[in-house]
Amino acid sequence: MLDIKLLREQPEWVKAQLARTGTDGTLVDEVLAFDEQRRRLLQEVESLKAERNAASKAISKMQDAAQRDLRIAEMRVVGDRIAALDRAVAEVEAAQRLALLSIRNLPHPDVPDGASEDENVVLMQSGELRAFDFGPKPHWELGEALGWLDFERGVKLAGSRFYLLRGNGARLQRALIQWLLDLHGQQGYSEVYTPFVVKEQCMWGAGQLPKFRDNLYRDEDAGLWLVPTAEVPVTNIYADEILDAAQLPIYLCAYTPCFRREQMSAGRDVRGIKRGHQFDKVEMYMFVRPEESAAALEKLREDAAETCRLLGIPYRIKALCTGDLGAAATRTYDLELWSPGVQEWLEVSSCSNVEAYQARRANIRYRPEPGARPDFVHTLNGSGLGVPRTMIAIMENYQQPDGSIAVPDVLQPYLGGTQFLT
RNA sequence: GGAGAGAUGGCAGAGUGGUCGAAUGCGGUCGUCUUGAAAACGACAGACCCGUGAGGGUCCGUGGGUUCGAAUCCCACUCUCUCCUCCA
Repeated sequence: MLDIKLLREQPEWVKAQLARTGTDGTLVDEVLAFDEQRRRLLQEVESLKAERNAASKAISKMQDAAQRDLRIAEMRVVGDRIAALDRAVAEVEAAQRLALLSIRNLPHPDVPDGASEDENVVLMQSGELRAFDFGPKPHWELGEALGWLDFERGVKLAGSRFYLLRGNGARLQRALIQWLLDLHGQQGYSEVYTPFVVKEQCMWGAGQLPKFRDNLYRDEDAGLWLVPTAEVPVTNIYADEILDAAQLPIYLCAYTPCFRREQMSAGRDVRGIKRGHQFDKVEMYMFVRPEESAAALEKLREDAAETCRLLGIPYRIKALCTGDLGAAATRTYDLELWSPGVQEWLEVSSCSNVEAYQARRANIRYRPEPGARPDFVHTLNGSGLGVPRTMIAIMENYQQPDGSIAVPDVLQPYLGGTQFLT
């Protein structure tokens, strides 16, 4: 959510920033129209309330019964008027808030302008692409041959885009998750285990609603929503709280499964495990003082890059352009692992500084100094890493001519020292 | 799932229609005293909204109702605790 004061004071500038992302400024005008209406109503109703408060006080002290009854009759009319105005204010406020919640975040000035993902900027690439003396296979062929991936049974259980991981495939994934969590612990992130379902309020707080309603699973009876990313529960941990400045920064990491309906990507990435309705992810998350968030994003990116480096897989880092930036982000780096089987760079991490966008929605504040007014924190999130795509990259980069998979050095201790998995 | 109790400021806790944004204690900040600290004493101190300002308004779990006026009365809901029941 943007600061309403920013919209009031610099509406044209805000619209210009939105235009950089290909968003028109209609909602800005809508918010401001509601804002004007709301303030007009507020001034009227509040002066009536002031009158009522004064009159109530006076009535309690009146001795003359006739005079008192007269005044009470007068105030009955005022009370009705107040009730009607209060309802009108609530309606306008709700409409204004919905419009404000629907406006995306503004891009950071340094974000490269561009219309689509084609104009993202590759900042660096690291690691040698492996030279194969045989034709590298895609992971679905490797996985089915090894008995690790069972697509048919997954579909039988839950429908398309679901699969089973079996045997050493399941063990490799478990090892990967545990290694990622341990590594992030060393990098300074404290591990947190969260609910995998959340209240609707949390979806608004993290910015999933109203925009991504169609992409979310929910249990209507229970009023609970399945998390599409750990970012959702973690963001809301400190919702409606005022943190001590001394507590900041807070670095957290969390493993969760992620559930996404993928209604918008029908027909895309249907082979293999690149895009499922359920996938695992380890997430890094930061709550920081506003002045620290720019540097925090660099740390986040470096920490994600370290995981790629330690896995020994070629990776590259992209700066997303304005046209590809997520709705909540001011600035995002994507990390991609090279996968020789499918011959593509796989997005395994997205590191974003959302500044106060989520903090304002979820009402997460901190007190800069003792006794000072609270202010919103900045939050950042980054995958570390998306698990299935990392699995793809491991399988395809470490595949052997006989179809077995070499285990990256860092994962061997998590698999009893095993060097090759079959 | 059943029965009962409860939800008030950072914490504990009083308050059953107007004098309550709210006693008191602890904690907090500042000051006095002190070489320094502690103790003692004194003062200050919530969040949000409207207003250039003076000032005004809202907030006692949430939502609704009664009333000229609600922390206080009524209704619904949510959550917490205790006991019973059941189950990883």
